[in-house]
Amino acid sequence: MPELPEVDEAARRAREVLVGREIRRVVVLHPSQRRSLPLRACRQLVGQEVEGIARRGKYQLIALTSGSTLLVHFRLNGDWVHAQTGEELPAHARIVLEMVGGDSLVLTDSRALCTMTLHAPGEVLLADLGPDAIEPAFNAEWLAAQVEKRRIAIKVVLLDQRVVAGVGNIYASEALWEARVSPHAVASSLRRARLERIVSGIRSVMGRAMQGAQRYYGSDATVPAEVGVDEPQRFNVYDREGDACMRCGSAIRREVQAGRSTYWCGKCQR
DNA sequence: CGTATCCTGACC
DNA sequence: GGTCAGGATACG
Repeated sequence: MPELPEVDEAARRAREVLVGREIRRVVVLHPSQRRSLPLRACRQLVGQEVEGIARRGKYQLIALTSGSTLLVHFRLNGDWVHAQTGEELPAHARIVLEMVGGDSLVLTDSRALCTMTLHAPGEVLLADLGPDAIEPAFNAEWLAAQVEKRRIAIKVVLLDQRVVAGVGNIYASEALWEARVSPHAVASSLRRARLERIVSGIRSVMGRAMQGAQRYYGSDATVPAEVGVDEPQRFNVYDREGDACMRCGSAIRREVQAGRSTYWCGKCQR
């Protein structure tokens, strides 16, 4: 599940392929992807050069020389794959950005729910998006102001991209475990000390997932063969219903909040 | 505020 | 062969 750390890493790979290069052709392979990227937009993309790629939350903003922006969201399963000239397209290839030179950056997405939209120069994008989860602007002061009037569960608040950009369902559970705060705690009732812990929890969870070198943690965790285990220890609570809490040994619980699975330890998260 | 919707792979 | 997850958005 691409959240901020995974999107950041993907944007880095996309940068290496696209920046300074000209788009030769755009091919949409799945009909549902045309909703966000119609033929008209594909035509406008041809001949444009990529100036740079920025990330805000889980969005990637591909800046083009014309001043327009290609806005990409991976949703649940999106990823970039660099396909060489003449090479067979990867599984679940949905949109192909073919560059002058012949190689392509391919959007892969098994569920075809990704969005890729083209925006005119000067158009204000993502105006409602909150501060990035890993930026200093996301801090306890900001969070306190956001939770003030919200009498809903803190976990649901953390998934609101207007409050903090880049936190998804997995890392919201993980961060609250780190902070020892119950996902069911009413947001407006949380006081400063606990908000500080939540902010730290989000930062540390995101930070750990972003360290690409040794991924023992994160939604795309891999373990080097020499470690000698089959499965990486991915998460502390997520997807661990019934397993022992890594901190206190109590059984991890699961419940659905706002339509999404929440995992937590009922003993050490209050 | 909650719920349906998009979509398909993974699971029973 | 049916159910379900899940981010963002559109609804009631």
